Formats: sequence, C-alpha cells, structure tokens
Amino acid sequence: MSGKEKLKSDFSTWLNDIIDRAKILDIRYPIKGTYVWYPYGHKLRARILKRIRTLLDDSGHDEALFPLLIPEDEFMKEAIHVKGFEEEVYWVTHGGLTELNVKLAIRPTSETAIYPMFALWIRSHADLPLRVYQIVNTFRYETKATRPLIRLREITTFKEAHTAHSTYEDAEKQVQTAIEIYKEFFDGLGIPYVVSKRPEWDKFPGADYTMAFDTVLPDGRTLQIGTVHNLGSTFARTFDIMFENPAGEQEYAYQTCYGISDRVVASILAVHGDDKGLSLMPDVAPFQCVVVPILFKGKEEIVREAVSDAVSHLEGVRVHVDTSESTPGSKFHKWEMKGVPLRVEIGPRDAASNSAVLVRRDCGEKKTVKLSELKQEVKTVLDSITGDMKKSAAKEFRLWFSDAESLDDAQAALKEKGGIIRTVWCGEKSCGLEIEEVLGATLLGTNGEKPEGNCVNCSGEGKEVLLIAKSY
RNA sequence: GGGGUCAUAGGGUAGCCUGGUCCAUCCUCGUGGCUUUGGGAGCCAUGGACUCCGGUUCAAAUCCGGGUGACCCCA
Repeated sequence: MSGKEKLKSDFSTWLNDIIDRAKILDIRYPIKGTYVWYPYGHKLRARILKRIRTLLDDSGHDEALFPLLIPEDEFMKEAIHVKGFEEEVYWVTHGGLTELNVKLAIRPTSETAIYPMFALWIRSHADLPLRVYQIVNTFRYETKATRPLIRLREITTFKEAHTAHSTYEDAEKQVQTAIEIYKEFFDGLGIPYVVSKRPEWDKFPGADYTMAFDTVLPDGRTLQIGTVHNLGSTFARTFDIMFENPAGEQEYAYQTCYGISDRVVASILAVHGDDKGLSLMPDVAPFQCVVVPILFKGKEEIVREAVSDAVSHLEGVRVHVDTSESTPGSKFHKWEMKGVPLRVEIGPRDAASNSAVLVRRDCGEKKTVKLSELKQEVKTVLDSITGDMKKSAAKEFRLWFSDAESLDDAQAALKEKGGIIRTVWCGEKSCGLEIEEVLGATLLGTNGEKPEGNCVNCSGEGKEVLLIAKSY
C-alpha cells in the first residue's frame, strides 16, 4: 500500500508526470492543447470505450459516424448554439490554394452536422425514437490554459449520443435513461460522481436544461466528466426535424444529447492513483496481470518452464510477461507505476514448488499460490481488487462534501480542503452569480433535494439544495 | 479575462545576471560488452542539446524584439 501525500500536495505535477512516465500521452506534439496517445495509453482508452459502447449498444443506441466538417450556413443556423461556440471554432477557409465559397467549421460538437441529417431520416412517428452515437475527435480553440486530458484543443475522445423522440415526455425519459447509463459506466470504473442540474447560465448552448456529472480530483477541485442535455424542440425547429404523427399531422421532434470525453481517462488516473503511480481497475487495465520471471544464473530453464506453465493457465486474462533484461526490482517499480493490478512473481523457489507469488497493486498484499490453482486465484483476486478499489474511492469521495449554512462556512471549507459545498439557494440568478463572485467558486448546480432553511446569500426562501465547488 | 515564470541531448538540469574561459556541466537515458538478478545493481566503452525568426556586437547558450510551446497564480 502506498500513500497519496505527494499526489495530494502537488496533484498538478503528479498528473503531468505520470501521464508521461506511464506512457499515456506524449505531450511534446508541437501544437498547443493537442497530444499523442502512446500505445499503452491507447490501450487504456480502448478498454474504456469498449465499456461505453457495450452500454449504449445494449440500450437501443446505434453507432454512426458523421463528417468532421460542417458547412458555415448549417453551423450558423441555431443562433444560441452558435453564440456559445463562436469563439472556439476552427475554420477551414481554403481548399489547396482556392478560397472556399462556403467556409467549413471543424466540429466543436456535432449537433449541426447531425441534425440536418436527422431532418432527412425522420419522416414518421415510426422512425422514433432515434438513438445514435459516435465517438470522434472534436476541436475547440480553447483560450484558457490547456491541460492534457482535461482542457484540450483537440478532444480526441468525444462520445456524443443524439436522440429524437415524438413527445417531450419521451425525451425527458431519455434524459433519465442516459443518466442511468452514465451512472453504470462510472460505477463500473469506480469513479465517484455527483449529478446536478446546471444553472441556467451554465447550460449547454441551445438546451432546455443540462444535467452534469462531476467528480473531485485529489486537489479538491471538481471535474465535469459527463453531461446530459434535454434539447426540447429548439434544434428540431431550427433544422426542421419533423415527423408525421398517427393522426397524420406534422410535428417537431424532441431531442436529447449527452456526452463524455477524455476527461474520463483523467479521472481514472487521478481517482485511483497514488504516490507510486497509476492503479488501474482490472476491467480497463491494458494488462490485468504482469508476470515477472526471477532468473538466477544456472536456474533459468526451470523458471522459464514454470512461467510458460503459469501463462498457459491464464487463458482469458490479459497477461504480459516481462522478459526484458532489467532486474526484477526495477520491473516491480515500473509495472506498479503503470498501474497493472496484479503481479505474478516466479523465481527458482516458486518453480521448484510449482507455485507463484501474487502481489496486489492496490494494497500491496502478497500471497503464494499453486500453479494448478492459479487461474481461479487470479480471477478471485482481480475481483476483490475491483471491489476494494471501488469501495476506497467511494469512501474518499464522501470526505469531499461539506455542508455550509453561511457564505463564511462555505469560504472556510473551500479554503481548507476544497471539494463540494452543499448549501441552500433561493434559485435566483442574481443571487447565484453573487455567490460565485463572493466565493470565487462555481455553482455546479442543484441536486433536486428539498432544502431546509433559507438562501445562504439573500436569506430569502430556500428553494434548492445547491452544490458549489472550485472546478476545472 | 488578467498577471507571472520559463524554454540547453529522449527526460531532468548547470552555465545566462557580468557576452569570449563552452567543439557546453551533472543525473537519467540509448547503444555494445562484461557481470548480476526475490524491491529501482555494478564496471568499461560509446551516443546525444543551446526552441524558432530577426536584431545588437569583432564575438551570442548568454543582451534586445517577436513567434511558438510549457508551467504557475489570480478572477
């Protein structure tokens, strides 16, 4: 077991450092806010995407793929949406040496690429509900400081789902379904979260309302890791997405969209990591198990045979055998740093007794097992690692919450440890903005609970339980 | 949105203030070899850098301007 002192005292350095050392991203690509996925990082990313694909495919979604480029006239149609993104859009203005008659926007998100097609695809109520998703890169000209995985100019992993429905109620239900899907997704990854309804002024441009998932990083700041938007019929009216109802009348569709991004990877690294480096959940770890042979001169052969015997028992487990030249000690450190959940050591002593030593990454626990029982033991241990990692992440998460009855309380809690402040709000925008101003923090939103007491700022009637945090 | 710091081998750094001593220091790393291997081994040999563009100067890693990139703080 390793502590988290270094990680917590300088999280920013820890994250930059581990992204490099564990070979997740190469941050040396010479364009601000764009980074290269190393093969190891890419394997991790692929495991995560496999999870979300399964969840979406199993809940009535179909994967599709829309173009990266969006013609200016389509992009500019939805005024509110455009305003939300106008300062962040990259434009393609030339084809070779020829200036384009119609500029092309590089998608910052794909509503305006997808919805003109929805207008063509949707004719009748029988075409609804329509649920598609895509996993693509998107581009945003971020003006704030960029950070690997957290604030990118090229978001390399943008999973966006878009749905259309015949009634507002159906769209509303889809929002709830999407929230459930994301809960299952994050639960499976052992990433704790809080769900809230974003304030009016912070919702997705063009949405009726936005529900958001936030987690807390080790420095006490929150990170938005998923959003679900109810779009009402705003985009349907703009893009003329209509269907003929059973009575033979034309109606506008109701829509939702929801997304997750590279930030999921950041939260996996941050939430489970410690001073030794990464600690990955068995389900998403590129390698679930690393075998380290311990070779002594003159006894190489017996160890090699035991290793190949062990590997043959581990069918169905993602195993990596580290046959490189370095010494066992340096391999232990390396694979702990890279977050492999389970290590199998096999040396002459083990070989002689047909056994192996298992060492858990999450807690450091060691045990010796017979090779004949290896497969069962490995599966059992991987399962308990999964369970224990979820539990410990959930336990740490609870410590991030503070209740505040006054702005002074809130200020003190934010200063002392950060995390999420729970308090009471009258629901007025002016009051909300004032709270943000005074605390220098962000209103995450309201959690839907019934409040007790009065607004923390104006002392008016308390209408909402409000969550406040310093956020990324 | 505002402010600050910084850029020297693959990574981390010294040198910069006070220009010449620098074909640039140290650690790590790569390569070849010997030796070792149960928690980051050792020895020998060898490889690799002054961010880019412009300016000042007899002379620039060093001074000046700009670009690009990175990091930090405040709002």
